[in-house]
Amino acid sequence: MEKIKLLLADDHSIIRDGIKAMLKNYAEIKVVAEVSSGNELVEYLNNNPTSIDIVLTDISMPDMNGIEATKIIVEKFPQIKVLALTMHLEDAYITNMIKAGAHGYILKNSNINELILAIKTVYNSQKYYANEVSVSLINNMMNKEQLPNTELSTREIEVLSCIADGNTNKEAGEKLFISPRTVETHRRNLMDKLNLKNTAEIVRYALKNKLSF
Amino acid sequence: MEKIKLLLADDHSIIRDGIKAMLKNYAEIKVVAEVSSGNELVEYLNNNPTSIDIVLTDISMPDMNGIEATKIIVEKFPQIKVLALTMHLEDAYITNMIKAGAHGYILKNSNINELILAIKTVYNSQKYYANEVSVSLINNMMNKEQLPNTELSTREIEVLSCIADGNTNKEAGEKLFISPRTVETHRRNLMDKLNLKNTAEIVRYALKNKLSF
DNA sequence: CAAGTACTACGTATAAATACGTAGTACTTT
DNA sequence: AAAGTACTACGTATTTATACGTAGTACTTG
Repeated sequence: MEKIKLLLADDHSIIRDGIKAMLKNYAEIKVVAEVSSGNELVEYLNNNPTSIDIVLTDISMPDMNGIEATKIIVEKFPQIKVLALTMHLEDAYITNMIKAGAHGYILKNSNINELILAIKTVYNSQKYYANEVSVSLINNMMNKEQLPNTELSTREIEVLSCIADGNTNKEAGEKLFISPRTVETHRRNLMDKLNLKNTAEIVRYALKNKLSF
Repeated sequence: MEKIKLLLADDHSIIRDGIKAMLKNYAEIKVVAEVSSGNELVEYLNNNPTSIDIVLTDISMPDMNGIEATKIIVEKFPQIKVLALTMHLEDAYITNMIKAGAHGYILKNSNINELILAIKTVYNSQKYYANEVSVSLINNMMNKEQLPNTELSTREIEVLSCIADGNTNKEAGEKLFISPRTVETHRRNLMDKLNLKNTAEIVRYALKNKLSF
């Protein structure tokens, strides 16, 4: 079996050493290079474009961060998989890294088993996200009615998000199993309560308050 | 150590038997009851409210599906954790199950290790989502209206953001010093280009692509 | 039991958005 | 010179949204 060729990108050598030590006993995976900044990372790949299967990279790095580097790698070396390894659990980091095209996202407190699993999963062209990462994103995504929307009734919130999802009154009525006239009534009431003057403002309110996505 | 008390809810006995067989060798987990419909599930818990730690439930079931049952369980028995075990990977199922309050979501092709991990994770009041589930949700989340807006002309972008700011065609025309009819034309053209079907979708597009705030 | 609230729904009317077609002017590109 | 594109604008028709009023039912609360 062919070995999986790994490149480590992290500005702390102790972390790179730790990962190498963890992977030492796994014959299927070989660390063939290491760099300590985004520029170094891209430069290495430019000079050795076919030597790497997977880039295991931090997000915070000098001169070019992991997100920017990932965009470049995904664009110029589409066969290389990028696996983010970071301590950042903030949604903005995760979201931007995934949007940049990363194939996986794991945390620095991962154990060796999860690291191996993540590497093998992305090597097989599948996505891998650590459970903490998924939970964090999904929590944020589902965060709907947790925010202070006490002024609106349950039904009004349902109508609000249905409208914000792009439904007409008629469609919203079908989805909520009520008459479109009732949807109109709820809509008018919630617009009065929230001081919104048209559909556009309804959608803005819903998105800003995470009542729709 | 206290055993984890499990209830199986699935309308196919062969699946319940399979799970029991898988769990037989794990002393920490004990299947204390099994039911084959949503109504049975809720009824069992009403009669034995403190006997169960975790409900492992399918989604498709006779007389009351797993989503409705989950809502009731979360409401009436908040100490019980609900772990969805299903073959459905469609976003609507996953989203609704999570919204209903499920603590975890795994698939019927999970192996015994993932089943055990999921059970232990939710038992510790944490969330667990199978990697396939997370990938599916996150893909969907990231792919929504993520198109490049290079196809729009400068004027169309101006009209787009003006509409998204909450202006009517007439108001937008006043702000851009053009006829409301011209606004209509731009609006229709950009809707065609971006495949948007109404004001709500225009606003969503603008906010997601940071063409309005 | 009276009052309040949420949810439901309709009547009537006007305003706005959406659909589809047409077309002139200015500017750039071939 | 011809073709293309962006911007402008209108005609006509239909659908949807917004405004305001009314009202029954179910449920909760004082």
